[in-house]
Amino acid sequence: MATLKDVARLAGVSVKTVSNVVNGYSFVKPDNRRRVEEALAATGYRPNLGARNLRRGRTGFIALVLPELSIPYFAELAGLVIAAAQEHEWNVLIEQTFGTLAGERSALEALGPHLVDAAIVSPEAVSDFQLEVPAVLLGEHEVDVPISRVGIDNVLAASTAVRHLISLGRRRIAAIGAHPQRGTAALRLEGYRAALEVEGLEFDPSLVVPALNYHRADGAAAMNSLLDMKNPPDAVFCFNDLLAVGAMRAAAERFVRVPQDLAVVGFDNNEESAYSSPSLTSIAPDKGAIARAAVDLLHRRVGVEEAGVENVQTPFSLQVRESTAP
Amino acid sequence: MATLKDVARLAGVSVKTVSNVVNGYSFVKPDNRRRVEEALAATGYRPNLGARNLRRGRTGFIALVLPELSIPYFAELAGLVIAAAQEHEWNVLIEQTFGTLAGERSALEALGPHLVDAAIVSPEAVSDFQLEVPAVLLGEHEVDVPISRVGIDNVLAASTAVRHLISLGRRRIAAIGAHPQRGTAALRLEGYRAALEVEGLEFDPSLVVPALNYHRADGAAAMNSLLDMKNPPDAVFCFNDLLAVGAMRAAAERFVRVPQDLAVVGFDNNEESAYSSPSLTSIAPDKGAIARAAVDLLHRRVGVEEAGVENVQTPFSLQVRESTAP
DNA sequence: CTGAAAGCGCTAACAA
DNA sequence: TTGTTAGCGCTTTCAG
Repeated sequence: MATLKDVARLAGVSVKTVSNVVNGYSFVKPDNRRRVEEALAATGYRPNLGARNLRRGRTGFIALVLPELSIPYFAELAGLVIAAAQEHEWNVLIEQTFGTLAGERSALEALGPHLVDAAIVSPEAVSDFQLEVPAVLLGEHEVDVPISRVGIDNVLAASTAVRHLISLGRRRIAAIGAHPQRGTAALRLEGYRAALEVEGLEFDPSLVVPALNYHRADGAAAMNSLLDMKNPPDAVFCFNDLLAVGAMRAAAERFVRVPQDLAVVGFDNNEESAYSSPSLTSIAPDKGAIARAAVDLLHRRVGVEEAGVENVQTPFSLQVRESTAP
Repeated sequence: MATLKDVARLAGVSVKTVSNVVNGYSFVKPDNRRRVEEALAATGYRPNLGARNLRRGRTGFIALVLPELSIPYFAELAGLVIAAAQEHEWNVLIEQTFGTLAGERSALEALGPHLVDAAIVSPEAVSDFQLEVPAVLLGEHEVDVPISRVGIDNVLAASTAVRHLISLGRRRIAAIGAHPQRGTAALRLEGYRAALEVEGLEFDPSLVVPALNYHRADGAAAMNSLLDMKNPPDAVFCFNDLLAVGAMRAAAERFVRVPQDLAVVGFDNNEESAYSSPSLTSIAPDKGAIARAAVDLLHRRVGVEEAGVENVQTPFSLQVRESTAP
């Protein structure tokens, strides 16, 4: 591996000149520039990022802390974050927490200014933590730290979903995904209640089903408990698409027809939701906008003293599909 | 951020002693050790990985080069690679190529010994490339370079899938996913033909449908073309689950019943495949084994002169579900 | 067992 | 404009 010094020797100039050429700095005598460029090509020189960053006091990495890549929402988001980070010459380091307190703590603790320049965190359990680098939170999980956030208006999104169900003439609308610790769940539940209220429907606590996790199996279990009721719902709002897919699966196994007997709305608009049978109506956050907003915010913050808290709200839409066909 | 020197000053010893303690080296006088540990705790010292790696000549990262995180197979695999890498104190850097030649070239070119210690690559287009770090290929894409691989026996897996369909009494079995450039596709097609041959069925080229990409939309398009035939198939083997999901969706839209009218087998066993309606029978590679084998192989290779090519074959199974119910 | 000091490859004062 | 040089924080001979 050729170093700057090797190139300098070959070109017959000093390292500084080579460094200037490599970094596109100032004015270099054309003749020297040519010779340096030749030497660069001849040696196949490539800068040692570690050394450069050590010197510059930056690392060239940002961390993306998320529950699990096997959750489609996070996988899609991660792909977009990687793409957005590339614009700022950042590489992305993904840490999985599996949504547990221990997992989040250890992932967060591993992060320091010598490992990453900044971090994007999507917490589900931790409530207090410190990060020595600029960070931005995704989602609405409550934490005791003042910190910037990027996300959609969860209350509005949830109420949009539920009002859509009501507009279809549904009257017994269940909610799957309540969770005592998750801020996001609280907001979606709030939106659910707000929609019922606006439309003059009564809130029935027995129609709100908690979910410890937001995986497909949890959605199926919740749906089964709803279908066991003497008076089951005619619609269900699931707090994410995975729960919705599980719910639809459970319904199918019990010969409950979607959407005729039961309308279903999800949240996240996973790519798979357009291809399920029936396809799934879902709240579609603009994931690209989230990824870009988060990365850009960090890029603005890095190297700046003044912390300051910013809240960026990104757009969403309701994707209407077969699971709520009239 | 406290440095080794700060800790040494506080403890009243030299950096060497602190370094020894931090790295668990040799014997340190108990008294010194205690004082160093106190100083370590008091300053909250955390080693600067960049500096350490610069000195050690390693980076602490491995690259995972894959088409796209939004493809469930790669997302699941990435999660497992990250977990496996953690065992060796490696952080994982994910590069997306989108399966294009340009994307693969630029991702591969960005990789150097100062960025990563090794690389796991899942190529789809590139045929010749050089990497200055130990690397292992996932999948069966043909390249002109001698390089280690980890994966399942694609021919056997494909023929297992097709023989399963034949054992159900199906006789007109289509294949979706042929691709002129992809080695993996060639092997799966070979397995398909082998199964037909073993079972004494005739090979009908009109039942083999190519797919430029392996996304859900491609599967739907391919299925539509098959269903347009005067004599459509009674079963289809899709080269991945995404194609299968698309194919099932297209079938449903045309009121073709799965599995009664059409049995479907996929490949990859994505998590979503257990929850589709009907659920999807699929070849299930042991993704955890693939991830572990790849990471372990690299760990053995790194720092070793002699390259040597290893081929690791990981196990797979056939997950039988509703899409091929008798 | 521990200290001093060199140096990994690079950037940025400071001189020239 | 370009060269010289001092470190970034760490590990590692080499003495002691």
